[in-house]
Amino acid sequence: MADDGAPSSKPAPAKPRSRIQKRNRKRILEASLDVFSQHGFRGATLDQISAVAGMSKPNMLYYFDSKEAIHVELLNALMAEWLAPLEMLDEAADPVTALMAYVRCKMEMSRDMPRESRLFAGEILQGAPRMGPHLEARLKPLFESKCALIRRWGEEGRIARVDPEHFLVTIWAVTQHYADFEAQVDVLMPDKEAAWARARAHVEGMFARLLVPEQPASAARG
Amino acid sequence: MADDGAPSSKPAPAKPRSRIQKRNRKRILEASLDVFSQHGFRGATLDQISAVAGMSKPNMLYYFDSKEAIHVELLNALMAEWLAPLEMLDEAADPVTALMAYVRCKMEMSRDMPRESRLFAGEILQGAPRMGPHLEARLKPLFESKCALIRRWGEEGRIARVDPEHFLVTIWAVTQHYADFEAQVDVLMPDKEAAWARARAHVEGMFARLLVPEQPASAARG
DNA sequence: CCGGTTTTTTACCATTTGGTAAAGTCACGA
DNA sequence: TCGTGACTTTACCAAATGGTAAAAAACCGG
Repeated sequence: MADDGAPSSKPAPAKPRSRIQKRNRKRILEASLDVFSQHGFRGATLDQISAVAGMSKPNMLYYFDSKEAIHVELLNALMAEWLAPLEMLDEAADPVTALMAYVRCKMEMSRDMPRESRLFAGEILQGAPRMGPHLEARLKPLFESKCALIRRWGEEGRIARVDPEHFLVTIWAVTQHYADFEAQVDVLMPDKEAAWARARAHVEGMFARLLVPEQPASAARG
Repeated sequence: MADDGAPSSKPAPAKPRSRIQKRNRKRILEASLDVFSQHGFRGATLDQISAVAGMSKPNMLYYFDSKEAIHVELLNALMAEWLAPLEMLDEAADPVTALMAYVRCKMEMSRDMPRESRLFAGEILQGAPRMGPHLEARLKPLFESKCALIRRWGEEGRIARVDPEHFLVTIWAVTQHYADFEAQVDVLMPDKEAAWARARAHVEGMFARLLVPEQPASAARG
């Protein structure tokens, strides 16, 4: 019943300490991110990961109990990173500004952390077998609270009335698409530089347009 | 050297004929769709597939030369199915109506063919290793032609001015998200029935709003 | 430099996996 | 009814895979 501050391990719950441990665990997680994000859990092999990490397979298993342990650790770290921007959606801020900042942040994350995005996408695509509980326990409450906030903003007329749940989901869909479907986007728009610039403009323009309250007066109805 | 009636592949491109062949190939492809869409190519196993198909593994390999051959056949069929709705975007139709019909169609496909959507998503997620050429040869020309069409519509003022490339990509992102991230959506909105209805309303409303030209009169001119 | 601890390597397993060989079994026309 | 070719099963295999044991090497405070 006593809390152990560590992920989970039978004997020693202690987090890694030595410098070497930190360095090597990081290297392993880096390599794992590469491989897991590209092949999924079952498709990835320890040999591949160890090759990318420049480390022997048994040595990797000295730092992590199993393939699954590596994957779990990756997903745990990822979940925190992934939720952070949403947590920053604040009551105090100007609604449109806050939401647009969120959109911009998600776009930047897609550009700067495509592997993380793909790791997450792959896990969900496969039915979230290892992340279902996390989604339920951490994402869902946050999601509901932020949806309530957005709904309130809509009722107060500070943003256009949108379906908060599906509006948020749409932000995720659009922004993460540029990371998750990068292979396709690259084929269709080979000039990456230009494509990104236009993607940003298009996405921000689109959500801005959706958020600005229609008309202070009546007019459009139906 | 003469063609043997068997379903072997190298020499004779002949399609399967016998009734049994058709039935069993279909059963295999059905099962493969289940398994490949859930685990990706490398993560799926022939044993799994054969179990789902209710057929012995060697018997499956009587109908398909290899695991890869099954996957390729699936992807080929999928690509055609996937391109069809886009191909129907017609010059003749009313632009807004046509585009909204496309959006609606894609939403229905996400609901009715989630496995296909996920198979596609998984392949792209992994860098399109087996579909890159197809994307280049079939999707890209279609994409470019339809983008040109949309751009023309924008220039003629028949729809709002949008970035055609990213507008199309956005449609894909949003609609396919409901299939590909179903596991997540289900957690966040457990009432599937209601979630789908609201998803449809939100998505159609959103794109409708984006498409309607700003002001019927002049105003926007650039 | 020493002795214990941490880290890394070498040599292995047991199981799983994609795939094959060959011996049946079935369907059906002559 | 029988023969022939299409279909199916049984029995395998070599390679790959996740993981272990234990020896060897590197590290480090004293």
